[in-house]
Amino acid sequence: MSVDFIHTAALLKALADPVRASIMHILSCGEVCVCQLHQYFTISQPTLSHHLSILRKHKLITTRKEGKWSYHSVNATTVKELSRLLDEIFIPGSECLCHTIRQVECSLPLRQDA
Amino acid sequence: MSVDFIHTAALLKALADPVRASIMHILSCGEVCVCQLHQYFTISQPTLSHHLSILRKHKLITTRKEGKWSYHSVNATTVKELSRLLDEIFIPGSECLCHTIRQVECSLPLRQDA
DNA sequence: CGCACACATAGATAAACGTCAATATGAAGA
DNA sequence: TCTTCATATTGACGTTTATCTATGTGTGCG
Repeated sequence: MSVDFIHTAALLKALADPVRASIMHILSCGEVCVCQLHQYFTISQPTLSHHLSILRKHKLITTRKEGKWSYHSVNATTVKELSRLLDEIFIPGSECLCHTIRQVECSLPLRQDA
Repeated sequence: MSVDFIHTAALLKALADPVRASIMHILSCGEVCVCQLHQYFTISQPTLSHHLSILRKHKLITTRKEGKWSYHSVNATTVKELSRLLDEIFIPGSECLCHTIRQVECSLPLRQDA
């Protein structure tokens, strides 16, 4: 059970950190190199690198290397997928799990008015 | 820094769990009582109760008690706020942090084409 | 009252996470 | 080649998280 949302939860978790959410926000206007991100945050360089690697692992960002520098930018495809996954959670549909759930007997009938 | 996204990250983290995402999905069609949720998942009753309390703490759900039973439903206000917070991350705007970031000197000029 | 049921709370535990200092890698310049 | 700079990797450490068992709380029923 709850298998369907493992991927959704993993992607959300990748974003569910103040530093990583900030990074995504900063990158939303275009690519930025690590050294500039580093100067903005108060965290150490390895910590920032770690956060970037998590975002990269979940394909939320892509990295372009140019000489010594690394430029990071938002991966729009994954961002769109995230949006779709959120709709999957919140927008009720015919395939919703609730239909199975509601057939299970509880001791009281469920109200349908909510 | 990155203070602005602390609340956003906390709300995302509340949702960033397979069980909790599933609960939100099931609740999206209307209120359901705990005993029915419990029969769906393979986790223990205290664990489910714990997940529900996290969702409640972050106002993602509301609880209505009726006799011995607890009925849970989605708090649409918070879901809308979550959507707004995600837009705040991903939709570039004039107040974006990147404008401050980009003024910091890196050793190379930044490209604006990404 | 006394018991059973639905759910919450407390406490313990193992795994995951965020962070840092130290070190490695790899590219550019002297 | 040697050094410096930008970034990644490693390894350690304290905190948080998800889970369980055991227990508490409150409701309804006989």
